[in-house]
Amino acid sequence: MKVRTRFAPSPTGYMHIGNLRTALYEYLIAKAAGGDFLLRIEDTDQKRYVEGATDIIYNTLKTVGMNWDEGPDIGGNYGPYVQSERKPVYAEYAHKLVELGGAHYCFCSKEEAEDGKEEENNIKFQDPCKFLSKEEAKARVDAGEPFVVRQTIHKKGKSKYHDEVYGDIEIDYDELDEGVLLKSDGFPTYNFANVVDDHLMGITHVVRGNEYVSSTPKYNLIYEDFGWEHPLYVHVPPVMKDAQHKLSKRNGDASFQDLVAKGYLPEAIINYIALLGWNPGTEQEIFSLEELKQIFSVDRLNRSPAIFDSVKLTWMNGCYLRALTPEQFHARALPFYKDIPAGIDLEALSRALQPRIETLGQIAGQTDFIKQLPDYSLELFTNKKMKTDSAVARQTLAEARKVLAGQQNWSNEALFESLKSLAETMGVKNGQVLYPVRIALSGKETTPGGATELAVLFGQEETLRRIDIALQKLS
RNA sequence: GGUCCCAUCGUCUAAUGGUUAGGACACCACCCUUUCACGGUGGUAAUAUGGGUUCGAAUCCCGUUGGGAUCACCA
Repeated sequence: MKVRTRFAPSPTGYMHIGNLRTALYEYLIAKAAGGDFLLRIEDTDQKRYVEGATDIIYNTLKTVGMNWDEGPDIGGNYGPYVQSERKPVYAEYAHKLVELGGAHYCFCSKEEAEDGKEEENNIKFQDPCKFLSKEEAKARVDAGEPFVVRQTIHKKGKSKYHDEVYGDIEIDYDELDEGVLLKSDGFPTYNFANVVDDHLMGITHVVRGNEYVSSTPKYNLIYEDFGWEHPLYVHVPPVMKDAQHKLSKRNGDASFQDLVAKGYLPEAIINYIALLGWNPGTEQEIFSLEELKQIFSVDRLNRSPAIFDSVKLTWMNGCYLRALTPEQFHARALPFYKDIPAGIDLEALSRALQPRIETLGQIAGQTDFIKQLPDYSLELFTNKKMKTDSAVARQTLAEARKVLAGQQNWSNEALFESLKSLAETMGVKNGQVLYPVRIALSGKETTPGGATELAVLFGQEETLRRIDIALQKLS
């Protein structure tokens, strides 16, 4: 049978990292088996619907290259793929389930249901409507009385199912509550829509967060009552912010689009989250989506939660940045160049930046000295390893200024040769000339490139101007 | 609280009864070097805890502790 998985987000806003990872696993499970990956929008809660949220979902999936085979925008043989458009389907199946004995009509108000349970004594809501005769219930429904369809847990003893990650799960039927399947507004709850849609759409592997492990027996009961076969379950542990808290947008944690805005590459993000809770069994860590499709398997999925480590993501992003060709890097960097004065060779700047940054967002901090020389302290001229201090700098900078003023060939190599021979004639170390020049040009301790690279970037005029400023400060 | 689940370096993880408990990030040191990086080499660092089973346990079993999930007309 062809493997079919689905990503079924509800359009409530941002694409969370945990969500994206679930989608990735769903995608990989399908693609590793040559199967289909579908997209279904679960918008049965009208109160939570956020305008534009579906576009974020589409865009994110497209950006990372997780293309779906069926979905709201491209259709398919099992549509519609938006739950709000499937309302009649759920109603039909809900009534059918009542007839089959797997559910019953309930006329209690929300408040009555709330009052009916006692949390301290762990007493669940006992629905009086459950004992109504079928005829009476039907009559009240037909009379137009508001109702919900509530699941009937009609079994006793232990329910068992197998999870691909957690193994065999056993839960007593008594623990299961008789949840609402069809709301009074006619929309289904997740508990029902999910089962109906997954069955109707031929989903073979249900992949979702492990918060569903204990409610899965309820869904299985629905499958059973309909006489359907239930899918394979792949419950995955959550992605955590720290040991106690899940990663969530509500806590201000970064979403996918936040990370992209900070200068993380989509392919690096995907690579990183693939490894949060899954490993290939080898020591390889860098994987393209294509490679993941080849080697992904559910049996290497982990059972315990994984803490999202942005430091490691940053490192991995740096790996991706360095693996780019200079042209590719430049193209990616371009949107992050803000406040760079005209006349600066951006391609040269990109070449200098590529090995030095781990996220494109670091560009701003690396290049801020270009537009304006910061007001730096003379202490910067002191560097033990380079054997320089303000006194050395005053001498070498004065001589360097003369050399640079007369310099014809303003290329990196020529400049380096000139300054190197200056150091020789002065009888000082290379660094004693070059280090002060670099400080004079940047006013910063760390810069994207050495003295001559910065000089090339600035050109002769600006280089001399900045050295003059330094000499003035030093005098 | 009931039920379910989880537990290896700070973090992500490998080791499915026999390893000096391996790798990666981070950190530290050294090398390279016109800064800072990149790169290279090396180092610090873990089986939560108590009992079993076994010739032998990170691995199997039980208890303890710690953590998470769930108990919505949200998904």
